[in-house]
Amino acid sequence: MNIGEAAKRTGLPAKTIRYYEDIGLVVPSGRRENNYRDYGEQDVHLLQFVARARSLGFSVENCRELLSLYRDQHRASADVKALAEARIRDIEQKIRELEAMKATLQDLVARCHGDDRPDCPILSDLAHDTLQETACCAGASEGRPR
Amino acid sequence: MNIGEAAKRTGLPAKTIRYYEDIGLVVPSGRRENNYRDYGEQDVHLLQFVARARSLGFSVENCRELLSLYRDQHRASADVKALAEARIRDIEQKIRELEAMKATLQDLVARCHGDDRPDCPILSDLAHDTLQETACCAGASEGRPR
DNA sequence: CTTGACCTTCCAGTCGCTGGAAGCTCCATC
DNA sequence: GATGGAGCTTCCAGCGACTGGAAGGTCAAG
Repeated sequence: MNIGEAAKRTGLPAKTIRYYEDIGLVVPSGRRENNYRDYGEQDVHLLQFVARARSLGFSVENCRELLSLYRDQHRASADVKALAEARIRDIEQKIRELEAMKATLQDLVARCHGDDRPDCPILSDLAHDTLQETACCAGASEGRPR
Repeated sequence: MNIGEAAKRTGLPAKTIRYYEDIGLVVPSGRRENNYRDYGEQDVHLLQFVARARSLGFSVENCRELLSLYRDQHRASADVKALAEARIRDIEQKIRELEAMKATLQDLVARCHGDDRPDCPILSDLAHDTLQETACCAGASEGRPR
């Protein structure tokens, strides 16, 4: 099948599919006599595999590893599990960072009257608080005037 | 002061400070006779402002807006509040996506025995589940064989 | 006078695509 | 057979927010 059909079947843009070929992630079996890429069921299958892994936040390099484990009949499932667990740890870390940002912003927003007066605790905070080297912004509630 | 000192004071790499000048975000007052950038207290202050806003996840373009609001004596605090609230919504969206990924991965990990046998539910899932067009991967618990 | 730290500029690379230009192929319609 | 439009090809450039490195100028200490 042509790349357009493969795109429809996988939900990936044709551009992305070509890109995956460029970087050697999923390479279609061959070309037709008109030089069009030719995708078989197996290619579509692998592209779907990648699409799903990407949607779970695995990097392209992770996907390469996962694909190679997938193709390896003798892989140990522990290797795959380790990748997934590392990914979970990344996600948890990211969530913690975002929660910290959110808490700070919510605090700032709560203290801002948000009308047409120029006085604004949010700007005051950004201007005066020096940032701690923790997850993001530990205290953030002391917006004292300079 | 030299860029190195400004870097120390703001916690930003000198490279980044030069970059911010390049894109016109924070431009130091002038140069010394030896062509070195010269940063004053106010410059450091603005760089700290940007550093803090960035640490709260505001984009560089957001920072540009925040700086211009900060410099505008007649701004309405509502404008700032709106930016912060939009940022909170972005963060919440991102957190939801990450939570969905995490849940799916945790489910997969739980079902993977993780030993040296090749059989692996994680790979099976990646290989066979087609992804829903929702937040990320709605069901993800039905790894049925094709 | 040399060494080494610090500063300058400029260019390239990161990651994962995405857009666009220029040109070829295919199929349907006139 | 000509024409038009969709779909395919390649290649190059750009996104955001830096980061690394090369090549060279400047400064202070020994």
